[in-house]
Amino acid sequence: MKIISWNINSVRVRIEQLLELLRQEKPDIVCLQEIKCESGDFPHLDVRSLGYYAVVLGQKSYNGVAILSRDQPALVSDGLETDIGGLREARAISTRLGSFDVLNVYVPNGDVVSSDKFDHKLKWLDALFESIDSKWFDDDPLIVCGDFNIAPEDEDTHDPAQWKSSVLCDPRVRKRLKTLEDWGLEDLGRDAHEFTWWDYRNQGFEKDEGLRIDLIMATSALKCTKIRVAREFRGMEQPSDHAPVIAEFEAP
Amino acid sequence: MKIISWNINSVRVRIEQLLELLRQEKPDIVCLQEIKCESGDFPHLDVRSLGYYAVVLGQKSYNGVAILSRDQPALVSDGLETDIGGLREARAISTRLGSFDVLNVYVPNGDVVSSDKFDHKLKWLDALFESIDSKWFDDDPLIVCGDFNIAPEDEDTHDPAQWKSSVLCDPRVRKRLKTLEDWGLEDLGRDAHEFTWWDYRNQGFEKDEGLRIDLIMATSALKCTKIRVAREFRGMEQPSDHAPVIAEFEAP
DNA sequence: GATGTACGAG
DNA sequence: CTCGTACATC
Repeated sequence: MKIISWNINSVRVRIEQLLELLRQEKPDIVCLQEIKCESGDFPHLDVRSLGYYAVVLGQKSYNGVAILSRDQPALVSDGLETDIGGLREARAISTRLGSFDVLNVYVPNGDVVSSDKFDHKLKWLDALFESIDSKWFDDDPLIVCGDFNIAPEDEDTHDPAQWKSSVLCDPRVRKRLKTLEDWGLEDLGRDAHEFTWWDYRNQGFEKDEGLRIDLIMATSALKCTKIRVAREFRGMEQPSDHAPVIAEFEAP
Repeated sequence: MKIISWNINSVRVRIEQLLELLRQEKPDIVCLQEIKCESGDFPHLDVRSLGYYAVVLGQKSYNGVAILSRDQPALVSDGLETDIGGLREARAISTRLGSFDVLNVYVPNGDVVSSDKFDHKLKWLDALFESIDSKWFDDDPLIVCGDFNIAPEDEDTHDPAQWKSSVLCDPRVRKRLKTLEDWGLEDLGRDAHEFTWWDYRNQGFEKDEGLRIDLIMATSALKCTKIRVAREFRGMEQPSDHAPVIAEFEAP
């Protein structure tokens, strides 16, 4: 079973790259973040033509998440089912696919430390944990993936000193990720430390000034056999600033 | 000697198509309209890499004209050298190239008849005639080309009834074009009546609902051997709404 | 419909 | 730097 997580940064701009990813990798599941369109504008027909169903939670300008799957999905939840700090953004969606569940998240970036947006990020991560803890047991087969906007360790940045005080490396967000790990979700890319995001500015990709902030996590009921980053998608014409992360599991 | 006139509708968006045109046609001269950038933002290096010099008169958002040439050009004039109706827009540029002169124009569209913009169009055409009449004799070798925003005759529209009262077919603008012809400039495409522009809307190109508004005119000192419209550029991905017009002349 | 502007977001 | 928004021009 192959699953991909990708912050596509506008599904309408990058639909051709998405179709190429589906044709090349033939994944069973694809979790997309930042589709940046309303649910009704999702290109269902394009992905359907390659055999994929899609459950979509979109909104007008920003955010927006979707899960594509070969198997017909059962919608479990459209997000965290609650307002967080007065906002109800399209940042989480989960489905049941056969014997396991997939939760796809787009964690708020948080702008800068000690901003309202950073407070919102912390609250959102708290709500994420509460939602997971209330819906699943740690021995359930569960995959949680997406753009976490958290670099779990210093090794997940090209320059820890430069990123030290950023919202992506702040100890409070790292601690909340640790809470998910302690609960029973393993960060499957933690040892490889492969970057998944490179800033559009300053030739970030060309200089390999990247971060690992897109994660695939899973409970121990699921056995991961392989995980890698499809860097080539970051090097294409008109790329997303994120590369897809691809994990394979033993048939559950 | 081969010369091309093309309303490129943003030279930065369509730089690859321009380079393709240069490689395919190997013209001696290319007159561009609606480059839509300031002079300093013109992609000089790209055209230089294919052996072309460029004289450019640009402005911030709209308009902007340029002349590319294999031979190093002598700048004759940056436009009509005068304000017209209080405006000084980047709509005309001329150069001397060896033994003849080239004047490249982007005539105002005029919005609708009996609008301020239409008055401006008429004034601009008057100023164009005055400028030509004051600078050249009718036996000088001179090419005047560009987007005239005038369909000279009913045969130059796909549906004369539909276009009858448009600013592109108004008798007052046609009369001013006639004044240029009477002065000594021959509209070289007048007999072929090939369309050069198709609206982006309503599948204008697919239905061949076009107009001939891009003209190459020349004095009788220059002998035209061929003129055609490179329609294929209108059928490409992300096309300009205008196709290039290509004329060939006996070596002067 | 396809450009440009300016802005807010990342 | 590259998305989205909304608006103006053709």
